[in-house]
Amino acid sequence: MAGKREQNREQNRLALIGAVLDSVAEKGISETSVSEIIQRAGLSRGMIHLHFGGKDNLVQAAAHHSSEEYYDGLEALLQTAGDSPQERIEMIVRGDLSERVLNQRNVNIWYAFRGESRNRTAIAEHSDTRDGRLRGMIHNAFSRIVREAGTPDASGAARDATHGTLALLEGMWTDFLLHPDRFDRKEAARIIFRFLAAMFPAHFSLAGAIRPQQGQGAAPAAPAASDS
Amino acid sequence: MAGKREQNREQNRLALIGAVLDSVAEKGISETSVSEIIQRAGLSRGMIHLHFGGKDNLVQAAAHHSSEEYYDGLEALLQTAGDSPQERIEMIVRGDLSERVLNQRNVNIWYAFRGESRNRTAIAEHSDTRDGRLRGMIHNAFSRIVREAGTPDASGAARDATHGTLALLEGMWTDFLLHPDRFDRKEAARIIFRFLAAMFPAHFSLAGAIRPQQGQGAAPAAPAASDS
DNA sequence: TTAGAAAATGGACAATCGTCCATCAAAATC
DNA sequence: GATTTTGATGGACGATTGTCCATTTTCTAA
Repeated sequence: MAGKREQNREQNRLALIGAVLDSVAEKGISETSVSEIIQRAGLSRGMIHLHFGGKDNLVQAAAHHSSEEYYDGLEALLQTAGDSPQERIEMIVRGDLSERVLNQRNVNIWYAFRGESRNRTAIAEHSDTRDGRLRGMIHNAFSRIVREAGTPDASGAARDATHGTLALLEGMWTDFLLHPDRFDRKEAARIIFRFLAAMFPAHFSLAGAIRPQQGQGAAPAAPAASDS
Repeated sequence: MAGKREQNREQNRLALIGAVLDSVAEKGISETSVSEIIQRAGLSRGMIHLHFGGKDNLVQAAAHHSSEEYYDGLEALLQTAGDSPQERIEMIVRGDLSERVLNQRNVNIWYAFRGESRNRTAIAEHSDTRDGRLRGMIHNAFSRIVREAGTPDASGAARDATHGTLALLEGMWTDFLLHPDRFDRKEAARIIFRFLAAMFPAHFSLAGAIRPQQGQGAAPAAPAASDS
């Protein structure tokens, strides 16, 4: 077992990272000073230098941690999904729009880091990483759909669907950032599935319900109030 | 005539705003200090307090200026477009993705301010304003399209199309922010028009060309290399 | 129980931040 | 040309920034 010593050490490391994320979410990056961080963490001034070698490294570690958390959550969600590509995509979309992932805190953190990513190279990388992994997951699913459907321009269609879905999700996050009060998760999901249903009518319907083996295009406009 | 006095005054005001935007685009908000600003503007330290009463007000004015510039550009573009709603929407989409609007500098500025908008109330407002005006323009056009087409759920379709188009544009901007090198304007436009063609096959085609009075769905995949 | 090692503390430190004002320069008015 | 008015200057100022280290505290191993 890890000694009490190392255990405390790790605990303090995480306390610092958590303090940074809390501060960034509440006050923004520009007001996240060393004083603010150590006050939130309830630790002494020297801890930052001791554990991370400097504030910049700590902020970078916090960005990385936040990114991992986001992605791990999405992956966990994916494992509860079925094997069909439709199910996987629907799970990603709904997961990315769920309250657990898309909430005030995460959005604030995400956009704060994005805004600074121009300079801090390391922070930009964490955005890239997330982006890359997520893109891969979605693209895999669409590739399977396209292959099954025998679409003419297969690779192009899968790429466009991936690109479009990601762009729509990004746009919805921005929407949430700017209008957290009037944001409507169901509406956001509906619009994305409208896009997917238009591209793959045999696999998605407007209501967002999966239609595994049928080929109809039209669907009732009334959404079933089944999820949060 | 404005006296030489007032003329210089205004010129210096703009120089300060320009210096802020340059610095934000190049170095980011956190490195945009008073010293940095006055050095870029080639003016003296006291000017910021004299003209704006403080750094925060200057930054806010710069954000406002940038927003106005963006929007005026888009409006000017719109006036060169025809009256048909399809033309107006296509103009907005292509304009928003054009090099004049969507470029490294503007993206950096835009996302830097977004990242800090959580705290600086005034900066958040400028995002809201832009968003509101743009949304209104797009929604008007889609409302007309929906009315002409006699779509069943008219208001819902127009709202969804507006929301989806805006979200896609936002997503494309994010894409550009994260991957300025491999970003492809034509691909971005194609995906958005794919979405629009799916929703309104009588008004938009996949290639992005407007089809004013026809009702066909399929279109050649080869895009005409006509715009930047 | 003691000696050693490692972690944590908190203040000193130089550097930089944004604000403000006494002073100066120049345009406008008489 | 003399005087008033106003924009512009740049350094002084206190506050705050992040870094770092001498010291203390705490856990571990002998």
